[in-house]
Amino acid sequence: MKSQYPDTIRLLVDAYSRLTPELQKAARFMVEHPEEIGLNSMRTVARDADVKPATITRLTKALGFREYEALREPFRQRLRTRSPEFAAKLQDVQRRGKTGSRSILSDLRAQEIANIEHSLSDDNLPIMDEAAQTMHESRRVYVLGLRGAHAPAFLFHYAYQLFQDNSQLLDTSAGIFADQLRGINSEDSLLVVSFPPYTQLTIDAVEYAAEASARIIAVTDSVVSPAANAAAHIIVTRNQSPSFYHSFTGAVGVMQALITLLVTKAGGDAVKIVEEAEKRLSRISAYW
Amino acid sequence: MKSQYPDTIRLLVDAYSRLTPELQKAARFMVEHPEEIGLNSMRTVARDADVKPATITRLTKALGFREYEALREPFRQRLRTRSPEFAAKLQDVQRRGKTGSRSILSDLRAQEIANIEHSLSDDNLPIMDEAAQTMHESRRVYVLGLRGAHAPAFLFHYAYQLFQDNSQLLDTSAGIFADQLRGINSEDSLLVVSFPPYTQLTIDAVEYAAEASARIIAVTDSVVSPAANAAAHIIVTRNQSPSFYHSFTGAVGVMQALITLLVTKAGGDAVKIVEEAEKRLSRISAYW
DNA sequence: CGCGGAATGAAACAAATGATTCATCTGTTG
DNA sequence: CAACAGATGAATCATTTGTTTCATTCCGCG
Repeated sequence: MKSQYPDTIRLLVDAYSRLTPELQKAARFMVEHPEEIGLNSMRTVARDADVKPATITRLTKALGFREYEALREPFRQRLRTRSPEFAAKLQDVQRRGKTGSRSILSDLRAQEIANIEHSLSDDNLPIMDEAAQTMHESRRVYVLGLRGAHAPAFLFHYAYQLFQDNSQLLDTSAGIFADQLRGINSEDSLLVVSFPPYTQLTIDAVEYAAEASARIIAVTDSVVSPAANAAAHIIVTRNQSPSFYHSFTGAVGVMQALITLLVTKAGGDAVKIVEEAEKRLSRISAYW
Repeated sequence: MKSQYPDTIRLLVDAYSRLTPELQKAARFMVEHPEEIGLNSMRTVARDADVKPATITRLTKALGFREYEALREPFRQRLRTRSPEFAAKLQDVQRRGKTGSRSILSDLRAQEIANIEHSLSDDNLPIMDEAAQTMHESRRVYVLGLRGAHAPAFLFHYAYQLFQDNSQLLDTSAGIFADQLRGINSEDSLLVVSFPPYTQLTIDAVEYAAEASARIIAVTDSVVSPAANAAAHIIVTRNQSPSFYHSFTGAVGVMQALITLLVTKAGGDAVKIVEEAEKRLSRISAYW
């Protein structure tokens, strides 16, 4: 008995674009909450995914399974084969839940830790490494992140520009957005950061870059995100938050991981270059 | 909502000797196959344990649970929450064997988690709460972060501006930096993010704000940082990184914590305001 | 031997599950 | 606008689930 969980996920992702909206909603929930599929009944899954039970049945048929149980089995198998060891670190953190704002904050801390753990997960490590390799081989690295995603995008660009001079941060100021991408071609790569609600401008830019055959690295919330549509490398980051706005901590962590990898690939000199650059850029405070 | 899987196992083990033979068989199976409890139906468990369904029901009652579902829940919860922790542990093992980029990345992950834990530590929680209160009571909130610190500063400003309109992000573009602070006074607060090497411009701005009696919230690396000199609230974030550049993950986490607190203080309407704002700001992609 | 009480198993039940059917809705095409 | 096909949802069905009830078995003691 071989574990076909990855195949099932791939099936879900590959079929995604051919599915109807309701089926997509169900498929997306499955990709994003794989544990719940193994743990709960079909009706419960349907309820949590905000979908009718019949939709789940239709999805199983649409994917080519004979019955729901066949679709569910890989998810269940995956949960079975995990390490029997139990570590309660996360729950310990959660357990400290106090009252009022302290409770919210400790909740937030637990979620941020989980965000980092998932964003820098084992699954993502090789993807990030390949993505870094792609960027390393690129003539030019375009960086795109609008609205909230500007923060991680900027951070990447700033750190990158300290040791390489072939990056360009796309911004919307002065309406020159489209012009900035004009020269992009297959030798270039585009690092795009995008989260729901996806900005139309971002999606348009990604499609433009894809048509120009540029390599796309997408940092986003799901493999079926529109920003990941034509991406060569999809880095999925968890972004849960107890607050109204999703967290960018995971995305920032990914950016810093990419920078770290790129510095390594750039060679040992890069570190010295960087140190010099930062010192040159600022007068160190007299305090230090 | 606390998860008591260890307690449940202990309960099973402790009660074991007092149970009747059939109940023991069931209890033993549960202890030895905890995953199956969370994954399968009661009847399936009974079949696998070679026991009648009624025996399982009797066991749940014998252990003091009201219904089977109550006994099953801890087992299920465990399968849900264990995955990230397990991933980290597995990676630690792998780290010793592998070389190169994977080792660096797992290093980075461990450090980022530590950064979050320290930045959102119990010591910092009350400070952040007070800082949020100060900002909440301010007429105007100035936000300052230059170079790398621009990322967390921008993130704060962007999220804040979604539900409040009294913030100003200080930037250096077009040489109008000094002008932007001109009107600051004792009713205002300045949220400043700064890390070594401290930018002189940042320190100057903080001193200017301090002379104007503005309340200063400093997010920085040390209580003796020049940026914290005149600060009313000092939020120390850890920023370690295996790379050349220090991490901003902790600072981003603090920013998001402050936003969370400020939304709470702003009242329940804020959430709706935000949702509307985001929708207005962007056309949702046709994909969704 | 047989009686009593507990342990066990078989049967029965309502509630739920997964699947199917059919009616309605939606959006497209001519 | 009409007409059609596909997508969706409501209703329904047989099956499975967790639980309870009741009959049977087991075993120690007189």
